[in-house]
Amino acid sequence: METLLVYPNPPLPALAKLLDHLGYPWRALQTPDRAFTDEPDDGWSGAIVYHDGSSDASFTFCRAIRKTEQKIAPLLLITERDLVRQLDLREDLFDDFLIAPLEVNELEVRLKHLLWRTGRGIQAELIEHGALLMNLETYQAAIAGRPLDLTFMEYELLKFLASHPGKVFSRETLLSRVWGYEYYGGARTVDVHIRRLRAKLGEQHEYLIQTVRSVGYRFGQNRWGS
Amino acid sequence: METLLVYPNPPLPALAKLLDHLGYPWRALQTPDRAFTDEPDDGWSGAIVYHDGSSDASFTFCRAIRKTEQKIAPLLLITERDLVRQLDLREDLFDDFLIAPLEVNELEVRLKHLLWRTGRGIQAELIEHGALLMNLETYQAAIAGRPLDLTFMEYELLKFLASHPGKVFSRETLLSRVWGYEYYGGARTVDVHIRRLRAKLGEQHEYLIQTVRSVGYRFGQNRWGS
DNA sequence: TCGGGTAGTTTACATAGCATTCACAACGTG
DNA sequence: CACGTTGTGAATGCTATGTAAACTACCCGA
Repeated sequence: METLLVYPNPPLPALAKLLDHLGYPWRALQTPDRAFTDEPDDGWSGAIVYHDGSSDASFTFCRAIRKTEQKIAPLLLITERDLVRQLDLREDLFDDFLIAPLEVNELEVRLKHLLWRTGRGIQAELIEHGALLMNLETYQAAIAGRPLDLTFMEYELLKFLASHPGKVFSRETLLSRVWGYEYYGGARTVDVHIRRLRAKLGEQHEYLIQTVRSVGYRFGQNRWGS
Repeated sequence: METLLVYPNPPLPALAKLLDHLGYPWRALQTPDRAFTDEPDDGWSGAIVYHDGSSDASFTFCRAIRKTEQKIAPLLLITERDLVRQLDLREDLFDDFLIAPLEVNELEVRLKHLLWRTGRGIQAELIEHGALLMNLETYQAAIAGRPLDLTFMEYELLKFLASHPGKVFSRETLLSRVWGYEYYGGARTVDVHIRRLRAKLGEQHEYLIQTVRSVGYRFGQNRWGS
C-alpha cells in the first residue's frame, strides 16, 4: 500500500497514533523538497497537512506538493477557528479538509474518499478565459494561440487572477494569496508585476487586467452574476 | 446564483435555516426525477442530500442525480453513527460529506469548496434595487443594464445608500459612515458627491436619490408613494 | 404676493493621493 | 561571472476628491 505524506515533521502525536491505528503507512516531512528525495518506491498516495494557524507554511507546503509530477492531493487539518477566515480564496490548495480535534471515523472515511478520488485523477487543470489559455499541468500559457513566456511569479499571479474572473483584489490580498506572506512594505511589488504581465499580454489583450482605482486589480471582461 | 438541490422534501429544518442564513438559494425535492421537471432556468449548482440511516433512499437519490446530463455533485449529510458502516464502498456516490449535527462554518466552507471544484463559481454579493445593480465583488455598477463608470467614493456612497433603501441619512451620518472620519467642516462635500452621482445616473434615474430638505438624502422610493 | 433667509445645487479649481513607469539592487543559478 | 528573476525606491503624470463661491429653489411671515 502506498505511503501517506504527513506534514509537519514531527507530526501531531494524535495524528500519528490514529494513522497507525488505521493501518496506513505514513512518513512525515518538514519541507516540500523532501517529497522527492524521500519518496517511497511506490510513490505517495496523498498527504495530510496540518495548518497551525500562526503561519502560512502549511499553505506553501500544499502549493509545492500539488505542483509535483504526480500532484499529491492534500487533506488539510485545521482548527475551526481558522476555518472560514484562512481558507477563503484558497480552494485550490487542498482537496479536502478536516477540523481538529481529530475524530477517528471521520479521518478514516475522508482518507478513503481522498484516495479513491485521486485514484482516478479528478482535477481541474485548464483555465480558459477569452483569448487566454493556461495549462496548469505543463505550466504554459497562451494568448490568442501565441505562447506566453512567463516567469514563475507572473504565472502564479495571472493564474490567481484568472481563476476568479471579474473579482477585484486589493494589493494586500494578492500579496498574501499569491506571494503567501503578510505584507510588509512592498505594495509596489504588485503594480510592477501587473505591469510586466500587461506588457507580455501585448496591447491587444492588456485590457484583460483592469485597474480599479484605490481598490486593486481585476481580471477579465465586465461580467455580471458570478 | 444557481440553485442548490436539497433532499428530502421537506428538508431538515436546521439545514434550511442555515442555507437561508448563508444566502444560498435552494429547492427541496423528494424524488430524483423532479430534478428535471423542477430544474431552475440556470440549472443546479450542486446538491445536499440527507441520509437518515434507516433506508438507502438517499443513496438511490445520489446515484440518480450523478447520472444526469450535468452530473450534479452531492454533499452528503450523515450522522457519525452511520458514517463508517454505511459509506463503505460507496465512495462513488458523493463528492463530499458532512457529519450531523450541522455546523455553520463547516457547511459554508464545504459548500464553497464543492461549488469551486465543480466550476460553479462562488456567489456574488449583489445589491439590486429597481434598475440599479451593484456587484460588490467586481466593483461594478449598472443602471438599467447600462454600466456606470463610478469613482471610488461615488461607488462607496451609492453602495451605502442603496443598501439601506428608503432610509434618510444626514450629511453628518454619511460623512462618518461612508468617509469614515469625524466630520470637520465640509458638509458640502456630500452634496457635491450626490450631485455627481445623479449626473451619472442620468435624467432617467436621478430620482433614485432624493433630497429630504433640512434632513439629508435618501435612496429609492419614498415608501408612501411619491 | 412679495421679500428675505435658509438650504440645496452647480460650477470651477487646487491638490493630495494614486497608478504607472523607470532604474537599479539583491538574489540565486548555471 | 553572466544571466534571469524579483523586489524596492524614486520620479512622473493623472484624476478623484474636497472646498469655495456663485447660483437657484424653497419656505414662511408680513
